[in-house]
Amino acid sequence: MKEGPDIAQIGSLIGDPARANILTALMGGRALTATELAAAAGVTLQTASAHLAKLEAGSLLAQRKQGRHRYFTLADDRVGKLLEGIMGFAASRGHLRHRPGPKEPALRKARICYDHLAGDYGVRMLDSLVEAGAISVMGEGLNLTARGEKHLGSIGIDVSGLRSSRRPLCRSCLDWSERRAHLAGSLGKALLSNFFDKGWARRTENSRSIFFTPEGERRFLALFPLEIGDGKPKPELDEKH
Amino acid sequence: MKEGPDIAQIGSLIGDPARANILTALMGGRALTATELAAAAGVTLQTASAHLAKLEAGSLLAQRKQGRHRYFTLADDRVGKLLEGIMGFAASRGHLRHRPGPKEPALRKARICYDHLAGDYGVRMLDSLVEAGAISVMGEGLNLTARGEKHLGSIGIDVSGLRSSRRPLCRSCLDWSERRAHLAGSLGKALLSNFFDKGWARRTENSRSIFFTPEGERRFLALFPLEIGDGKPKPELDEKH
DNA sequence: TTCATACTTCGATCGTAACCGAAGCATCTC
DNA sequence: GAGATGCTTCGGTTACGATCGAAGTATGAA
Repeated sequence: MKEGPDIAQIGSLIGDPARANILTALMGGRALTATELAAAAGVTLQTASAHLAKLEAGSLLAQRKQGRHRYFTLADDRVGKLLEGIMGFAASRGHLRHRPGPKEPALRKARICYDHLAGDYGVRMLDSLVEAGAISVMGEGLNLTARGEKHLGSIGIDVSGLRSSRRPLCRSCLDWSERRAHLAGSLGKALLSNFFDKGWARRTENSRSIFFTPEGERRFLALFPLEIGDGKPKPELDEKH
Repeated sequence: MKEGPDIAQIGSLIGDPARANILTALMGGRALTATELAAAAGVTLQTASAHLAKLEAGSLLAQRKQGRHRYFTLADDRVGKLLEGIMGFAASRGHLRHRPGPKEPALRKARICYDHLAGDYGVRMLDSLVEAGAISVMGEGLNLTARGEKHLGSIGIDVSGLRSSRRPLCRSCLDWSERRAHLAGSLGKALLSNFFDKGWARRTENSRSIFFTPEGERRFLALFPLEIGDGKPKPELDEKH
């Protein structure tokens, strides 16, 4: 026995509620201080400090000192991907948090998933891009078509610049609320940044939910139309796999 | 706070060493009894029984009574995929088990990854199929070409039958030992079964490693040749993503 | 220098869960 | 039926780790 990688170690890192809260908070994509994370986790600063040290030792987190602050982020996007995967799995088993809370609807509508758009709007965006022939679905993989590259260029996305990154351009990410795929990867990130830059949407303070302005919402829906009202189109990478 | 799915619950399920051992043992794909799993985990039967109950309550495991035995398996292939993902992540962080042990080389050469071939041989097989134009790589997705379907048909794989399954035909799975992709999905499963059926290889008793007969090894290597000795070809879905 | 803020380290407490021995239940064999 | 095997339940012990108060360190501001 004792074969293979030590999954127990990283399991136990994620398995503590306080640490899980910290990681979930950092899935929001911004760097947060120890104090902020302590509040997010619902523990005192000392306790959070101990948790943060463990998470860093386990290389799930990276920290950056800035003056007397210590900003923590997820170590890299692989951590984000791992957490996405676990969240998707947990949601598929119905392991949701017990109290849905008032923020739940906003989260389901639009939220940040590490660095890209998720929730109802994220799913809609991918569906629309697929319908428009901008992205082709191939098994589990997504690919930007020439047509899509041109289309996104007209919105202001520099695709060739993104290609030079080591991250893949398109990735599908399973949405825990919608249980369907949305667009991740550097393109997913670029699109969300684009919305922020244009002032269509902004982050909310203490939540992963994303707030769209009325104008931004109108524009977003116009830019990513759907053929049928909400007829659950193609890429269902979730149920079957 | 308290947003989203409860990742702490499944983290803590995986986070206990005994349970992690049980899950790892079940990644071997066969159904195992409580007694066997207790031995694999290195705990007594009573303790294992408690762990198994928890894992089943968390819907990671399924059990099937057969006479006075209770056979446990992973609940479905989503669990396998989840564990694969965590293993790949853990390996990428260097969180390997401390004592490499004597079985390690065999594991690295060829092992079963839930239901398909992994390790050096698994990576070679995919590389070879890609080189031969049987499988095309597209971002993170893999796709079987018409040529590949024909080729595999000649080996005795009924591709059209596999297509009817709800599982995707091709999936790439990150190898924790090689840190490169190998072939998963229903096709990966079918290929491994094919090797077993032909008597090229067989499972080993208490390990996930796969033993190739000399004849089987020869045939396997001939069937999946590589251009350059081991020049680390295309699909590196691991580092960048 | 002095004070405040941000965070870490130390030390002690406490709760939970992993663990095993023993007993109990179920199923098969003879 | 009697006995063996496979597994679960119960009860008690133990150990680990999460927690926080208090004290210590580092950085910035006044």
